[in-house]
Amino acid sequence: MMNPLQQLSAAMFPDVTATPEQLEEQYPARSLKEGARVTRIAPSPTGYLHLGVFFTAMINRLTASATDGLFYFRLEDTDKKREVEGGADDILTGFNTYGLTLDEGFVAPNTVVGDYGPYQQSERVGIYHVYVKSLVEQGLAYPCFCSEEERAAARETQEAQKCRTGYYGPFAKCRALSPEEALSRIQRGDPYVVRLRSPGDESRRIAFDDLIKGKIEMPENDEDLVLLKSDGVPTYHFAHAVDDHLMRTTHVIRGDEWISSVPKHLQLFRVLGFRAPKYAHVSPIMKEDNGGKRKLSKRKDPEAAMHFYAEQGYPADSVLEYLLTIANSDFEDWRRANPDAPRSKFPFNLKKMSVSGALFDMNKLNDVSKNVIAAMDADTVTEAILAWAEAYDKAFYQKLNADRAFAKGLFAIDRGGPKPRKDMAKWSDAPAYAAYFFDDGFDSSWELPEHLTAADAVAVLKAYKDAYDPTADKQAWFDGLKALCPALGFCPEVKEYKKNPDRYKGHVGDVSTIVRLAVTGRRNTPDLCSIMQLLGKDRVNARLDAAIAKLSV
RNA sequence: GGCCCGAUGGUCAAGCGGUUAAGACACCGCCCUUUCACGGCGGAAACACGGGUUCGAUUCCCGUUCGGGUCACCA
Repeated sequence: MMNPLQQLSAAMFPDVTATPEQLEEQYPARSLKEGARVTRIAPSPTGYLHLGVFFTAMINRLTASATDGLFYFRLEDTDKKREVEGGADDILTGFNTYGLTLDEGFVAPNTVVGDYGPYQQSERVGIYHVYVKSLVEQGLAYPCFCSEEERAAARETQEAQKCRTGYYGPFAKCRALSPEEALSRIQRGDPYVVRLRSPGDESRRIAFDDLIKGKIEMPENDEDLVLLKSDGVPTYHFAHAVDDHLMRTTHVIRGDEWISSVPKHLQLFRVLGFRAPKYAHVSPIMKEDNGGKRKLSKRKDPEAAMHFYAEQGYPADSVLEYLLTIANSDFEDWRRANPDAPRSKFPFNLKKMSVSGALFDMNKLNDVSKNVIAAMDADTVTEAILAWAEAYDKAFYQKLNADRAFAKGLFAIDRGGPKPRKDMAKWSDAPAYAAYFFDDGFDSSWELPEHLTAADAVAVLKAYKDAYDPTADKQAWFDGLKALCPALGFCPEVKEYKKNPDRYKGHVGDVSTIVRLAVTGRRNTPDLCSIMQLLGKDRVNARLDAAIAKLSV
């Protein structure tokens, strides 16, 4: 003979046949080595991949890897209203393109591995019901029939009486319903949610140790939070407890907006008879907003989306290295000491994470990225720029692709060696950097520095053109330039010129500036000799002629 | 408003009772140098405020202020 609670739970969950014990057996403790941490990222598919989610995922990955543990992906798709088509795939491909590997769950779009699934909450509804049924049987959960209007009204009276808002204690109306009453309302077809009968007492305090923030103390939860929404789908809180227990998560590392619900979560684990995981709450990456700080916003800040970095052409390594400097600030020192070591060798530690949110620093990202790019060889850079341009700058792609050897040649200038150039922070800097290598990108509107006259410049260019040896190496080229100086009234040695500036029209640097302007249209460029060799005799001569004509007008 | 958390140069940050309060980015100057970049050297720039505790507080405690988070059938 069933007691009233059993009758109630049976009526609420006619389809449930399994028991919590059976689920325990189905998802046994993982056999991992002592101290191995099992972490996870559990995003909801509400849009494109957000920097904050990526950052949190990276911290989880690092934590698992540092302990020979495991990192998995679970999809929290319990809110159909907010769900975005393809959202999960975008997150997964994002992880993949940044080399953030998943060990279990969704590891790529439409690819699931592991024995602790399903890894998608919408497919786990039956599992949640097993536990809710059990809770109802034990009197630890109950159906609540309060309408939205009733709850709103209750809220108003609470506010008027200046007491805490929420569904708790005396305000938890349906708590008082007998199992028989509840049963008859269910049989009548009244819609309901299932709430926890909270054993908490607001006047007691609960303490826990957050792995990042340290010891935190808060009042116990006494709210009868919703376990199952009226459509039978669980809330985040309940799904978190069930999933992370069954999937044997040891460390829950998530955004710190969750910190205030830890008392709820701890209570849930206790009521369910689960051992609670360790928590680590990651501070958000912030953005400066006229004087103040705020979380990076999907709507307002383009840099909040991982797409942004791909569009701008930041190498994945740059983003990863930058994020790591935010995560553990001693990463920079480590990197300086170990310039070529793989990131996985870095001793990452949750305890080294900042307690408060860091402002996103584009300057810093650019600096990190310049270093990353400076360390790449010409082939790598060329391939990366080609790939970037193909996706985001078709015209530039066609130019480069028309002559790949030429493209590689221009990106090879001054690359490698002990003093690499750091001109580019991202691939989208490349079109401007490379413009003058192409005739249609050459800007002929340049002007001479003020201390040089057009007539002198023309004389320089004519003399240079006559002496121009396309085969000269760097040293010979520069010596040739110096040799031209005396006859033109310029000083071949800068130091000498500085001693007696009145005796000359300028020095060899001015001569090279004139040639540089004629050939590139710019005052500042990488090594001119290399540029001219790459451009080739014909183009160089054509530009010299054009410059002479321009200055002779 | 209740409950949490935080506060060191413009930014990211070391620091754990006695320091000339590191370092990095950005900024400025100088040097190197045919330009630029790279590199080197130097500069400006900080412990939010008020009370305690202590021989001594950036460090510990309490308030204030400011900033952030959270108070849903969203995650």
